Amino acid sequence: MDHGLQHRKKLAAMHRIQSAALDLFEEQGFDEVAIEAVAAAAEVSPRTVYRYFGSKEMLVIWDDEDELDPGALNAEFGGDDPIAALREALRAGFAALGEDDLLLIRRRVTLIYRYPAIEAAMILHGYEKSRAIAAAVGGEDAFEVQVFVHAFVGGVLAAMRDWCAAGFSTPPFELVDRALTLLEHGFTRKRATPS
Amino acid sequence: MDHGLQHRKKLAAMHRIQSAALDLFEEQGFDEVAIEAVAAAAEVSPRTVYRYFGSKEMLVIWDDEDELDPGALNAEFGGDDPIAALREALRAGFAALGEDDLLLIRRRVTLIYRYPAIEAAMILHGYEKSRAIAAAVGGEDAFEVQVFVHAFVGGVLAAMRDWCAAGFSTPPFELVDRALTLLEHGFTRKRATPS
DNA sequence: ACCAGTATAGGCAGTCACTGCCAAATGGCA
DNA sequence: TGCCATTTGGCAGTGACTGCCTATACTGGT
Repeated sequence: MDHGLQHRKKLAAMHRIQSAALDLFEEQGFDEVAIEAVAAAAEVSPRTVYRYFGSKEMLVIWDDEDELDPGALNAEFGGDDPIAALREALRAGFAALGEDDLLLIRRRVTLIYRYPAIEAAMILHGYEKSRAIAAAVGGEDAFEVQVFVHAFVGGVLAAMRDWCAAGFSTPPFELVDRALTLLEHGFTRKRATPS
Repeated sequence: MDHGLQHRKKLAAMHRIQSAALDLFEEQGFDEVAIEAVAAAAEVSPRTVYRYFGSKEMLVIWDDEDELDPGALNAEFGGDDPIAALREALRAGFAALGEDDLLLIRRRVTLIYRYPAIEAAMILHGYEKSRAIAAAVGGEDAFEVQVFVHAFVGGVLAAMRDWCAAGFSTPPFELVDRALTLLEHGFTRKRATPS
């Protein structure tokens, strides 16, 4: 959006702050680290940390890549098969991640599932974003769309939890894809065709 | 579980505290009411409020009916068609609610969706309970079960949100049932058969 | 009814997340 | 370089939440 010098400095500071925060949280635990310590480690004032992130949990949750744009969303998911579009968007999104990005995400996910307070904030964040997507896409059948996006967020959360619990051994897109397929086809057939 | 005098007094106090809290939150707003005010209105000490409820959000979320018992759950949902069992349990649960219970639930739901902080705590609570259920039921196909319960919580949340947004005009079981049916049969067919 | 022993409530003091408010500094621009 | 808009930092305050200790109320046996 904005590419002025101020904005770039702000983003750099946010990355520095987040990095310092993750280091400290991993070392000493989320509850044991005060914002003041994070601010000191990142060489900014505590007040600035709050201005940038708004809450302690956001230090872990924040991701600079997920700014969304309702117009583009409607173009992307407004077609005949929005689930296929969603799957494709997810595949592209995961494929675009470099090794560094993935490493950072793993650190964040680990912390998110270690501390329920962070998880709660994360879930709410996910729901708010998906409701925005649903509002941009959904027309008549609002109820179905709402149920789907909430269920999808739940599914992604379950997939992420599984990914983390299994030591990040499975490629993450594969898990999300399996979850999405379950939502797509329903949960009935599962019992009829055991492995 | 325990039916001693202490336990009954504690439950009575919890109901009194929750009732006072809902009154105050509705009148003045969740953020504007301090725990101290709730404690004063319910004639207990603030320390006791924390001991009973653990957090301010729990004053709204808490429901005395949802104590769960892993053994019974396994017996109930361990059969061939756990989704049908779940639907039947939901139907029975909603049918068992009296007019008073329903009124209380409406007040709580209204507050939950008015204040994101409460919603976040509620969602997390729902996930934790459903993971407990899933652990009690699920065997081999843990991933599918986990995805289902998370999606189901999301679906119920969407249904509750819809219920609240529509002024509680639809019977709640009907909405939950529709959400469950969507999960059961999948979201593909929706686009193929417009209303 | 009484008297241990035990569980529970209340009070106190402290920590820390988070928020306005105002002054200082810093980038944007003529 | 000098002016203006935005941003940062410090300060003080509020309130959620937590140990710790004492007082009180319940419980089970006599």
